Amino acid sequence: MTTEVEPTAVPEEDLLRLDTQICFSLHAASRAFNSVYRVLLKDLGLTYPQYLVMLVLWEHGETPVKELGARLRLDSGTLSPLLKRLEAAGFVVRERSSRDERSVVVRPTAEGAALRERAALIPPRIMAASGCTVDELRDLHARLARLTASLDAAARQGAPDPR
Amino acid sequence: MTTEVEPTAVPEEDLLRLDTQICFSLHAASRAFNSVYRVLLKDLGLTYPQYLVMLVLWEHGETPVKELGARLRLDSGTLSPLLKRLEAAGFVVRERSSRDERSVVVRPTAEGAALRERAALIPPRIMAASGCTVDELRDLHARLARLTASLDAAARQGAPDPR
DNA sequence: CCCAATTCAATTGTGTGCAACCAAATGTCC
DNA sequence: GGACATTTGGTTGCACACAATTGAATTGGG
Repeated sequence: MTTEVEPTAVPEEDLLRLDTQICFSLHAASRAFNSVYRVLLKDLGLTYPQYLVMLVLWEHGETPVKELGARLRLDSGTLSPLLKRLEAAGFVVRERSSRDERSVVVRPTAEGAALRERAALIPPRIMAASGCTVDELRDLHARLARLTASLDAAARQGAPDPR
Repeated sequence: MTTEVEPTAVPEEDLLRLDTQICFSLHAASRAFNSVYRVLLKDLGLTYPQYLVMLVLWEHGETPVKELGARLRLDSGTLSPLLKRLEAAGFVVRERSSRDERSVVVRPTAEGAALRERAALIPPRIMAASGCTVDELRDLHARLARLTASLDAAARQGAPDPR
């Protein structure tokens, strides 16, 4: 039918199964992490994606929505309601930039900034829960970053999908 | 990178940053995979979680909802609407077990079973998009499985009523 | 046999994640 | 100056993911 690919000496059945398990294990690991975070972040009143936003703000200070989206790879459809919830919780404020009225700048409030100290207690627990050494995690991070870069590139190329 | 602040003992700052990047990279990789799958599965009319369900059905035939949840680590709150959509699409049928009226058995239809052949074209593309060798993926899978097991164990121990 | 605990799926509510569309502000060309 | 495309954030609709609750069916104890 379509283009014939010439993979290695691995039978297609195995490829399908291996591939399945890879993607599934990634999916599962992500949810397992999320689950552990959920418990630890509950005290702070944050979800994991909200925690990611706060990490950016703690490190860089006020940040435009555009840049938050670029750093976290999230679009406005995800960020807008998320930021509204963070603002409703009193952790951030949103203001339109005076220089460019299209841009909205997100800034941590005093309460949001204060959260940082309590959040600092979380990483050691996550490390412990992961049962990995620092080196293992560092290596895993590098692999995942490369994998994501490849997938992103493939998605950008393969997306226009001629049919 | 190269943000060496304190050459002394492993500072909490570094732990926080490393930890952040690990979890974030996992999160990002999972979404990147999902994005590639979204494009490839669009032709089949499946989402990635629906594809996971079909994989189980293709391999094991009719399966109770309970077992689907166990295999995919999803609860009824996620599976019920998902299976309803699969049924509405004509890929599966759901029937209450005659022996235990509480249990619902999910079975692929002829149309759902036929989908398997078209789905077999996907894994090679995913492999290519990942830019990884089989060995790399195998190793990654093993690491992620161990990581998930650790996280699950930690969640089960730390979750119930911390008081 | 009856009642209580348990099991199993469905439902409800909240929070992402993303595609598609929209409106306002800005930039660019004539 | 005016028509145009582009940038930027917001909104809507759909689909997970999960906690908590509900309700029906089964099981076990008396």
